[in-house]
Amino acid sequence: MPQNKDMIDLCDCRCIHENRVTAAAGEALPEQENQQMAQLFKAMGDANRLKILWALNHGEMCVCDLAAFLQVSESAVSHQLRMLRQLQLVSNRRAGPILYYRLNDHHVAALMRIALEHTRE
Amino acid sequence: MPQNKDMIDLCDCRCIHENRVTAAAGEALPEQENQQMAQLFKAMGDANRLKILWALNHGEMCVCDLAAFLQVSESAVSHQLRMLRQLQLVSNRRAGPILYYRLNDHHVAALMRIALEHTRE
DNA sequence: TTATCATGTGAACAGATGCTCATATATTCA
DNA sequence: TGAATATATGAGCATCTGTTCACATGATAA
Repeated sequence: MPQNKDMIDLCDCRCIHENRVTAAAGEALPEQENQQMAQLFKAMGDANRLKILWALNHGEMCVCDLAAFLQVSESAVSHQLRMLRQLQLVSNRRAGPILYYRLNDHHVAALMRIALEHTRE
Repeated sequence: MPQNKDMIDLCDCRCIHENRVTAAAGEALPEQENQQMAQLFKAMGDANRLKILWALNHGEMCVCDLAAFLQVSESAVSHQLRMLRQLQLVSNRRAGPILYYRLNDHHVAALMRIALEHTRE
C-alpha cells in the first residue's frame, strides 16, 4: 500500500521484477488530476456527447438543432449539455428563448483531432 | 432525419435558426469513426484504466505490479488490460510466467498530455 | 509428474449511465 | 394576462460497467 494515497507512486508494488518501478516513480500523478483527466475522457467517451462536441467544434448550435442532428429527444441533449456545461467543456449564449451552445475548451478540439488520427491508422 | 445514417450530416435539422448548419455540413464525420473515437475516450475515461496507461507510459509493468499500484485485485487489472489489449492500446511480452505490458499506441501519451494541460488550467 | 506462481476468464452483483416521459421554468408575442 | 416556444429538470427504468470470487490456463522448477 502506498503511504500517501493522494499520490500515484510506484514504489510499493508487491512483486518487483525489474527496476522499472523506480524509473516510473519520478513521474507521480496526483490522484485528483488523474480523476479529472478520467472525467474529461469519460465525457468524450459517449458517442452522442462526442457528436455534440464535434458539431460545436464547427460553430454554435441550439438544443433543438442538436437533437435533430443526433436523432434523440431534446431532453436527452439537454441532459448531456448539462454534463458538458458542468465540466466547462461548453458554454452558451441566449438569444431570446434560444440558447446557442459552443465549445468552451480549446483542448477538446485537440483531443478530437488526435483521436481521429488514432482511428485512421 | 438524415437520409444517410452512416454519415453525421447537419443538413436536416428540424429548426434552423442561422446558417451555421451549412457551415458545419462540410465537415461530416462518419458514424464508424465517431464510435471508434468514443471507444478510445471511454477506454481512457476510467480512473483505474487511466492509471494503468499513465504507469505504462513510463515503462513496462507486469500485472501484479499494476494490481498493487492500483490497489485492486490482479483479476480486475487483467480484465481492464484485456479491454486495452483489444483496443490495441497496450501490448505485452512474455518473460517466463510473467507478462510485461507496455503502451502500444503513440496517441495515448499525447492525449494524456493534453488532458493534463486541461486539468491544470 | 506435482506444486507453485502469474495471468486469464466467466458468473454474479452493486452501482453508474443514458434514455424517455412528465413537468417546470423562461422568454416572447398577442 | 395567457398561449406558444425553447430549454431544463426529476423520476423511473433498462442497460452498461467495473469489481470480486471461484476457477481455468500456462509456465517453471523440484
